[in-house]
Amino acid sequence: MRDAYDFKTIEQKWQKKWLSGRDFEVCENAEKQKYYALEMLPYPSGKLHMGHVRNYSLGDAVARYKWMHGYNVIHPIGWDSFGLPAENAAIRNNSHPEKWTLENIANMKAQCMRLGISYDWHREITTCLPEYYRWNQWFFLRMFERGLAYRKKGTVNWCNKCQTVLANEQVIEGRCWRDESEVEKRELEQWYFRITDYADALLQDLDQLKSWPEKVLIMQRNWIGKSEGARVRFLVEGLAGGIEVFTTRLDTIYGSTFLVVAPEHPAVPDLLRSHPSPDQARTEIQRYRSQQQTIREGSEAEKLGIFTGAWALNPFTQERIPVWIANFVLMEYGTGAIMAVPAHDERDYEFAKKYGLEIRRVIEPVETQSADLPFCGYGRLVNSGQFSGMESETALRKMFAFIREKGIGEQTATYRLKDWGISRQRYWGTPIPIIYCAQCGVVPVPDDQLPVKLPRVETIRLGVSPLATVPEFANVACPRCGKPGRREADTMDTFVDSSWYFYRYCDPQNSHMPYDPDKVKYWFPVDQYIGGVEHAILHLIYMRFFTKVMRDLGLVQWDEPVMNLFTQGMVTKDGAKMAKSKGNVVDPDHFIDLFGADTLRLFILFAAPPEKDLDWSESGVEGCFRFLNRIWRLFVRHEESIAQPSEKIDAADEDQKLMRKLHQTLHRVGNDLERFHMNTAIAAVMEFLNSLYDYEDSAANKNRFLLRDVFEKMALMLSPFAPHFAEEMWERLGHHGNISFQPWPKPDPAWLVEEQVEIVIQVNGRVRGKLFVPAGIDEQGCMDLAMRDKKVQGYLEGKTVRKVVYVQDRLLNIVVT
RNA sequence: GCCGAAGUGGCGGAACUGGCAGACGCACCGGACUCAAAAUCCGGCGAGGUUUACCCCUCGUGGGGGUUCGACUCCCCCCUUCGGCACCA
Repeated sequence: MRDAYDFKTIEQKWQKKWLSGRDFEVCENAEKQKYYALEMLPYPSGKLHMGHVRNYSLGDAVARYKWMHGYNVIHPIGWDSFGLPAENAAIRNNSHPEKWTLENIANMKAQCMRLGISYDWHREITTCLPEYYRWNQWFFLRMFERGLAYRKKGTVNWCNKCQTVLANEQVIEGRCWRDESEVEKRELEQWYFRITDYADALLQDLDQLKSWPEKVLIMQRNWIGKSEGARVRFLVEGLAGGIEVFTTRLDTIYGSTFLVVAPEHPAVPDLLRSHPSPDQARTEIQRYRSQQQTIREGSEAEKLGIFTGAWALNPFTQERIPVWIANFVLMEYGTGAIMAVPAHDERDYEFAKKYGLEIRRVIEPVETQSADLPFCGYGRLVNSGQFSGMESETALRKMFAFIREKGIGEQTATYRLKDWGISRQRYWGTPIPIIYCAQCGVVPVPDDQLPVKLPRVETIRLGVSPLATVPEFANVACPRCGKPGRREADTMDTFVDSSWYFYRYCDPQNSHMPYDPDKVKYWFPVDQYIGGVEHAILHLIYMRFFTKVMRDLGLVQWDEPVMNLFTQGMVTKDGAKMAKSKGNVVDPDHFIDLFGADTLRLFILFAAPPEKDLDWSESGVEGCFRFLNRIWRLFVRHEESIAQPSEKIDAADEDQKLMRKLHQTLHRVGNDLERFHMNTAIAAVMEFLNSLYDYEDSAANKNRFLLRDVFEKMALMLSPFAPHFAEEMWERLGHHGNISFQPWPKPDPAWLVEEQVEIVIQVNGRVRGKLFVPAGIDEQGCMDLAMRDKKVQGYLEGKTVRKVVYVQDRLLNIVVT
């Protein structure tokens, strides 16, 4: 068994070499074209799972492939190490989150090493360390100075299980993104980032992201949710200032027969003054407000409302219309008030029917004859005063002008996107660098006092912000007046950490600045970002926002940080997401022990196209192991005779055939890699190996010169997928130096040209024969050859040829009747 | 409800621009080697029909229609699955 494929020894050997040789550590080099290969930084949850393996195998294939094309590749990794699981684990084990986190990092780092990923370890970052998070605080202060970080009291999403506030992006269908428990609404004073200032920019610049998956662009577009329309003020009897509504259908305003405000609307107390029994009304409204979010939102919920007793004036018709309060109007969207047009809106229609309110048609459909209400499309205006007879499009333009002239409203857009609430009432996060002073108010911590270090809290209790329980931390002198002040006890959302980490990789040890701008300028933008599609909204919108803020602060010169995004599919088990709680987590270590990292990496890339979900099944892993073994056996058989370069030997027919196949394979593998088709790239190498075995069987005399070439190129082709294996072969072929820095083998075009091609002969579109013809033969020549074929003749007998379709080197279709 | 993606052998999947459907791998079946087994190497492997030796024919990419000499691929309708948004005014 001397020559068996000993993956354990091979993999350890090369991992050690790469590390001690600092092979993958890079620095700026103006001479060379840079390439930034980035994978989403992992949360150190304990162990790598198959999703990580997939992510890093993809990233490594890209990085190594680019190296081989001469790029100066930066390929970093780090740890997104603040967050709740660490804190929860610490509470459970009565220990400290830092201990849990750093142990996990050590563990997962060792696993990354065992996978042999080409990371530049000297750029490793750990976001829970003060050297990193001080820059979160620094960015926060810059944003505070610009009014982009602000404090306000408002309705927040509260997760009872996590005992903290969540951002809108972290609430999925009314449930916490982490533990899926129901989210409550609470009134709290919180810190926000003014991401809505960038709503338009975030939307517009999606057009720059040409190589992002369409799916992600659509999801972001939906999330930002721009609707264009107008704000219009309705006068209300006895209410100063009236009520402002937002509508996308100003063209329907003549049909607005009542007004509806949200139960939370600030005008509600005033509106109720003319109500006959205000107490009863208040009880009813309270009922709407306390309806849980998931019940209240959702079109299947019953629409409930009451008449306030107040009357408003439709500014176009000058009619008195009643003002209602109803559960289906949301305070968070638009102005929290709507002009109801029951004839042309389904919700308003349903509501009007239920409460017997007037339904007045003001739009006639142009194309259809249907007279059914509600009619929600655009059409021609009727019963609309001076605007009657116009089509919606024209009417809208004129009506926008009208409200502007009369000073009763303006054309605007409303966004679904809300400001990003970043306060978290938890311990394991970046302290917000703010001090509250009775005299000076909200005072930022001066830059020279950064970082505000996270104090040690021995026992974390839930229900209060843990930092408030540490007197040495909480009690602090006001930096402005020196009198006793109180530190902000909330910490930042962990998504702040991951919003700019890829800048820090460019200059990870800088203690004066978040990074040296020259270094960032060299490496940016990110050329290829790879990660799970689950971040399509959360992380990928926050990170875009951060870059835009940084641009406006003069810290970077571009609008977007990432040029190309690749979203990999999930790795599932029996169709379900792998999770510790489900007990269906598959441990990569097991497979590394059994077959080696190269086999595991090869398999996870081979098993499915990378963008598709992959349901994990071990059958097939062995196939990849067999594949490597098959190469190995053949290689060992010839090793001695090909270990040194030899004289060129004239190529026999078999040799030529193999040579052609080799270059075709090089061509395919290169193409597939460019398109992220790792699975077919690997399949192409497998196919080539089969041809090599055929050669082994058929060739009487093995061509040493050719075989050496073949094994060299196979090693090079395999190196992005199975780098240890490739390195070992490369070395045994007498080469020195990391194989990932060798030039990628380009196919020789001369070998890609076939002399003979097999073309298909069709009669009336059905395959009736195959023919070897000289490549590039013209239609007539091909037709002559085809006519000589007995079978084809049989099909043509007694028929008239109507038409001949000829596709060179592909097929000949004879149409007969 | 709206938007998007996908449906191909027993299984994972191939077929980029319309041109031999099922590459490659798994599983399975047969042969060689072996006392035997494993491993390995060679071969077979969509369904049906006819001969039953090759050959040949028909059907076949969720269902139905269309465009075309020719459709897994393009167009229309429907079904199913997955993902996103959702009383958004």
